Amino acid sequence: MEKTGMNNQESLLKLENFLCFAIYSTANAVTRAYQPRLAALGLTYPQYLVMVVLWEEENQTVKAIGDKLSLDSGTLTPLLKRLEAAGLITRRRDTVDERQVLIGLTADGRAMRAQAEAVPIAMGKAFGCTMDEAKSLRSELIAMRDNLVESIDEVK
Amino acid sequence: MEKTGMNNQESLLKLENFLCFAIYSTANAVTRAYQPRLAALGLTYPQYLVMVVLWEEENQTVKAIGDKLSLDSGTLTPLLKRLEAAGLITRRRDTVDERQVLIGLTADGRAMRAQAEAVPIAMGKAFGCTMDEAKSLRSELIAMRDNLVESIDEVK
DNA sequence: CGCAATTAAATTGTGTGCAACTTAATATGC
DNA sequence: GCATATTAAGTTGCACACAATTTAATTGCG
Repeated sequence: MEKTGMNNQESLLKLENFLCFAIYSTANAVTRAYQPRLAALGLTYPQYLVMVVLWEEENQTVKAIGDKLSLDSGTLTPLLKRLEAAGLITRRRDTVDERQVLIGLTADGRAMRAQAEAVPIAMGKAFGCTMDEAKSLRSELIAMRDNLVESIDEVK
Repeated sequence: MEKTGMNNQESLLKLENFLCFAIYSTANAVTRAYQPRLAALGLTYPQYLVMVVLWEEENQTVKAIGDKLSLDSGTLTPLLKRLEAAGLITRRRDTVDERQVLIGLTADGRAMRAQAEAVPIAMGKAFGCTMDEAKSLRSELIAMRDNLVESIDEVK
């Protein structure tokens, strides 16, 4: 006689076996952990990432920022408007290619960088792992992310 | 003469060195990758997680579901109302402790489990890693998540 | 017992993410 | 050269996340 097939021990449908859930819940925890450390700067975590991208290189297009962060204009446009309203960035149309909007830093935005240096240091302790562990985990995650992104194109 | 201190090569403020960003962007990719595979079920990724929790055990409180998924009532209440509107779950006050709301499955919600079995199989391929890699990555992430959660309490 | 503290959900408000679509500008092929 | 395709931002609508607050019920403690 066959078993029902339901509630069998080896089921793939168990939350504790889900790699996806480990990623999902860790990402939520990352955002929550950054929040009190970013409060002094008045930034949200995604806003902080945009600022990091701009501290590396000023005057990038929305598209370029989106490629680096894997975010589209639907997410970035309102976020950038908030950073502009906060007086941290500038937005101006590219005169050569008027489809593009160039994002620059204000003096305040540039000055914030010094304060922001403390954030990764504080967060490094919070993660509670060695530099080497962080490095290998990062590269494993990125490889997996690229696999996932590739698989999306295949399904569609 | 001292250098400006800006743009130095060893800066901790570089996106490509961020473990947090690897987690963040992988989590976003996870949600996007699940979406086409969950479309047949009419579920979002967080809704799917709630259904997984309920397939493991029916009649759990909102609190119990929230503990398992690290989500609060602010997220769960509207999500559960949508699952109820979709005819997949039931919501009723606990008669013993009227503060609590017990979440159960409807026949449709229970029946969906069989279809859902295909999802982890399809996603396993999308992740593109071995079972062992997935296991070790999962435990590393969960350890890190717990470290992060602990650190939040310390900061506050 | 009686009342302050705690707990569970729900509510409110803000800020993402992202699909789908629109608008405007540039690139491309014939 | 010019119609068509492509591209970049922006817009709209929906569904999370989560902080902060509210409401109602239960616990705990003197």
